[in-house]
Amino acid sequence: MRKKRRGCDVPEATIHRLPLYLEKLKLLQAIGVEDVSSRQLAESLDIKASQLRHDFHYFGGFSRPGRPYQVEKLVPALEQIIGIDEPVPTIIVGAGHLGQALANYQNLGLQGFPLHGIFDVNPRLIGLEIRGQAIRDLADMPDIVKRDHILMGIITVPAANAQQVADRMVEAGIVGIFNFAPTDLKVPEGVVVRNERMAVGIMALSFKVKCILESRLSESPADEVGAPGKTTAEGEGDD
Amino acid sequence: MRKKRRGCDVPEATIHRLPLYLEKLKLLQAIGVEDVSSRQLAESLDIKASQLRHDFHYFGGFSRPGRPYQVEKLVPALEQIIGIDEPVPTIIVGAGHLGQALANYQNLGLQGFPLHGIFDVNPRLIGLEIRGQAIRDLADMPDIVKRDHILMGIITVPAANAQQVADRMVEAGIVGIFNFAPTDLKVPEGVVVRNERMAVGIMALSFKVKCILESRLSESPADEVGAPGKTTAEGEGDD
DNA sequence: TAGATTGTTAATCGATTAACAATC
DNA sequence: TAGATTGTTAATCGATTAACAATC
Repeated sequence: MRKKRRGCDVPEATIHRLPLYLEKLKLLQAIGVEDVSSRQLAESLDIKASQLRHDFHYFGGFSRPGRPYQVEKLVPALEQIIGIDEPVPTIIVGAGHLGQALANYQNLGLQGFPLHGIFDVNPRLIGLEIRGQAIRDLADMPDIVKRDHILMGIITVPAANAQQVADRMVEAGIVGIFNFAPTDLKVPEGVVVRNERMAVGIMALSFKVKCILESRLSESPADEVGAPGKTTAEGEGDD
Repeated sequence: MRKKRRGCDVPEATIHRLPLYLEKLKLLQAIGVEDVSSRQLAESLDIKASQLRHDFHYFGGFSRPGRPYQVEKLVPALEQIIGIDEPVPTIIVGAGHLGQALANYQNLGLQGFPLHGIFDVNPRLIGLEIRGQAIRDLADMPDIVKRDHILMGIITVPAANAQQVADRMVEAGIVGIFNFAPTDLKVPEGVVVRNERMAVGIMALSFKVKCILESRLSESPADEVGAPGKTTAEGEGDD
């Protein structure tokens, strides 16, 4: 099982780099840069130029051999590939602290995902306004999803309710679910779920912190507490 | 460059699975399961048993050949490996909507990362209480970090201020930074940053949604809008 | 032209999976 | 014992990197 490649035959790792390319290119665009070579762009993202060209090669035809990429052409090309050349209306289910935080995060809209509704079942929350949008009863969600042809939903309810919400979203016609609840969701084929597990992130970080502390101890056993070494080398980022 | 392996010589992919193993094991523990085989545990996580054993093999000695894993032993072993056998005190800098949402997310504390302070520079926020903790002036952060030997910091400030906050955290002695600001941080060697880029997540999702829609069109060109296919197969999860 | 660049294929590297001896 | 299990190494698979012809 799990043989057939999902989604357009592009590896997962490449998909995750597309938004980073787009972001950097938009930054260049904003400061008026017209041309950029694979080497320049790759360097600014701390990856190899050949990897960038290899990634682009899945889609092909961004430039011609010999000529660098034109920022003005690459930005819309990537937007189209990612699927945000047209705004992608999005809803949030779960108007607790996290849901409200996301609803307030205007960047989502600017990035191409305008909020078309935030829903909850809690009567105390329903009616409350966030950035000019009233929190609505979850019961109204399906109608709005169908009316506005909404494909994207964000789940920010407690883990115990997440599956039920996902079922209702799928039933209404949503195809992509961004799940912040710390639980796995079962969805039918033809629906994509992306889990945003905060606990995984902070634990992975914790593991690395532990490793750093251990290596510090072994390198300089008589280290002073409170004097953090004042090293000044290059950073150590993650995805 | 970038040759020497980071963090205890364990591949990134394995590190990210450790929290998932732990989570599932805690669930088993809660319902009173005593023994679990690699096959059972792997199946519930939708991975191969050999991968799980391979992962465990980096640390070694969780069981003996022929005997399944004992949940009661594996849980603390993994907690120790991840570095959360002792609570890891954590601070949040940035008490906006997201910062407040994280501060309210009690799971963080339950997972081993008790909140030892939430800070901001906005005088309107300073003093406001969240779960019994007052938002403090960012200026007080270094003292508290040093006093409580805090190693972990979460950044939820706007992108423009994130680097400055990171610098101050590092200066104070923080070693692991969980960065929610959509910008790259430069930190000295011996400090780990993990970027939580929401935009990347939702755009990767968008790409896949676009792929699904395209494949739907090519498979059934005369598809009705509003009739979402009613497929009922197995889900299609991501990490 | 010479130097720089892309698109594209081949080589390398690392991660996943399979296989199996040792053990219960 | 027979069947099931782990730890561990080898085989496979996929992703990254290098190389280079074609082009400007």
